Amino acid sequence: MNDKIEQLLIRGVVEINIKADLEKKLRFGKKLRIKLGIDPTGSDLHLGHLVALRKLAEFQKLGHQVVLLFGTFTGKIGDPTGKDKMRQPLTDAEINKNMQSYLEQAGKVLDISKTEVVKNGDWLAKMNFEDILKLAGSFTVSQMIQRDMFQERLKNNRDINMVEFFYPLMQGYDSVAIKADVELGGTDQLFNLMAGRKIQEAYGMTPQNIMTMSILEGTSGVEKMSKSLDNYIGVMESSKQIFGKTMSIPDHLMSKYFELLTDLSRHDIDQLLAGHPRDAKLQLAEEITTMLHDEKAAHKAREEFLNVFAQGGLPSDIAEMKLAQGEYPLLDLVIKSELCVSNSEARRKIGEGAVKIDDIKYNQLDEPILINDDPKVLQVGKRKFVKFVAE
RNA sequence: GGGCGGAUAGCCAAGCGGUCAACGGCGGCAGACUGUAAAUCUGCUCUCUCUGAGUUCGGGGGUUCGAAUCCCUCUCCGCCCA
Repeated sequence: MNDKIEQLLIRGVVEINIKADLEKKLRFGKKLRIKLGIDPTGSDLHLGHLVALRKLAEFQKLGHQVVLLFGTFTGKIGDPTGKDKMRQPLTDAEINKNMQSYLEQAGKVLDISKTEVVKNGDWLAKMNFEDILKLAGSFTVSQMIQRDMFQERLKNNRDINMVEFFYPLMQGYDSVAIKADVELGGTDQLFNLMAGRKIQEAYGMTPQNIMTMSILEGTSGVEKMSKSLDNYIGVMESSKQIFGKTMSIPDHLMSKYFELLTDLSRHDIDQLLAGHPRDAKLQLAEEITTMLHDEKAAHKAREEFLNVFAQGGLPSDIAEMKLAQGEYPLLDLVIKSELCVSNSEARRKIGEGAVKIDDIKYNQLDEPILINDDPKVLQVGKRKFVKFVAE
């Protein structure tokens, strides 16, 4: 089983603090408590979240106790990482709803029945001012502002709210509360994870080991995957969307996606990447779709993709729209189709030559189109379709 | 508490009385090219009943024939002094 431990310590991992220490514990077969925190601020997980969740699942499969921590309290404040604004406070009802949804989604890679699920509101909400002072006492201001994010903001004359200093303190205290042996997070979490070590020590505990995971870039290939940048592949999306979005990632990301999101061995990955990039990407898309749906759905998505994009065929599930028989100016049809966000955009798209009817390009706004018993397929751009049928 | 500076479209950022729907960059969309991409080239990127019109430059009020640009006030932010 040694190779599994090695795999655990290497794959997708950027840094372990302290590696030798963690490896020793693992080799001795000690059952460890592994913490991963999630702020239940939205309701959707994407592939970026799965990187750490998959690592958590790896620990779980080796028999360790996995603890999924929901930041029900910290979620009200927001991690300063990558943000320049504080979060809108969420209501308890929203938080609960998000938690349920997250659990269901995490279940795609994790065995929830064996997972300990906790909320930090259970202890953080009960602390009194004395407790808080004790906690705050474990850090100095200069240690706190060492954090890259704070440095950045100071440099750019941006505000830092006092409350934000408490975020790492609270996250660190969570590790005390749940007696974490190991905490996972993205590389951008390094500071908060280290705070956990420091605070555990201040509370007389053995500091946790921390493991930072590679950050997954989004579909456009430059910035990290995030919902607000709209470059994400959502865990709950349809097999068709997951497949298509995976196919649209830049080639150079394939290796990383394979490593972080599939179980293929390095050897197999290298072999795939040595072949035709398109085939490698098809394989990647199929693996990821299988993980989030099943093999059958993945296979179907692949067929569909090849048909629509490689052969220029039509998707099998075009939305239908009923219209009274008769002639319509092209612009009217495009507006009615709701494939454009505004009428102005509809005009532009026609002018750009992005509009086709039954695969024939038209660029006159007033081009008359006859709607009769023959259904007409309107296409805007590469991937938006509507089928018009006469009533 | 006092002084100074700032708030411009999704983001960054120019403009500082008319020619401003507002330079430029990023991002996004479309077309060409492709392997589905990337890179590259081209066009577009507030709305509408679209060769014209309407609404935008933190909020409100004012000056002016005319304001993103000047004045007053409010809100928010940063810096410096206490």
